[in-house]
Amino acid sequence: MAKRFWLMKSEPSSFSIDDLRQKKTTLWDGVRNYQARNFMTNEMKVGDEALFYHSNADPPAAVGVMTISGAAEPDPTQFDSEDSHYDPKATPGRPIWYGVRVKFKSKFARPVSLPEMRSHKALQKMVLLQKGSRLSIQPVTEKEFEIVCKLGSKKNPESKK
DNA sequence: GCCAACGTTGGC
DNA sequence: GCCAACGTTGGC
Repeated sequence: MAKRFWLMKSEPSSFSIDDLRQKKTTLWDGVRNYQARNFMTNEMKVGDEALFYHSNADPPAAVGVMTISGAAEPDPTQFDSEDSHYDPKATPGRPIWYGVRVKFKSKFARPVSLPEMRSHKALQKMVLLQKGSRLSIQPVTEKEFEIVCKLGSKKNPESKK
């Protein structure tokens, strides 16, 4: 099956691209939305690539790329009553929430901000840009993925003016 | 099954 | 800090 592309959000105040770069790999935990979970359990494959997106940041932006390195597994934070993601309805025998393992691939030379993506003609259909879209894990097309990566690899996007 | 109330996300 | 949009819960 062909490689697919994703966008995954994290608030940099809790986990940033630099944290991932340092750790190299992490379990993408804390997802508590069924649609986002289903992407991880049903659709993601090891080897897929994802844009790392900083939400609630200034500015919100795509900041790098990671690789899906491990299939979905139960998210341990759902069982931990001390954790803010604790879910009392979940048990180890019947987990509700899952996470995939991700591996750092690259950090962009510069962030590709939300307004920049919004102003880009070829990115208009990105799930991220749709009104009211809050999905923390979402598919992106290969083309969208490539465009964002290309924008992120340029040091001086404004110089072409 | 409907829908009001509530909690959360996330841009601004 | 505000608030629009969304998802979930629970009464009926």
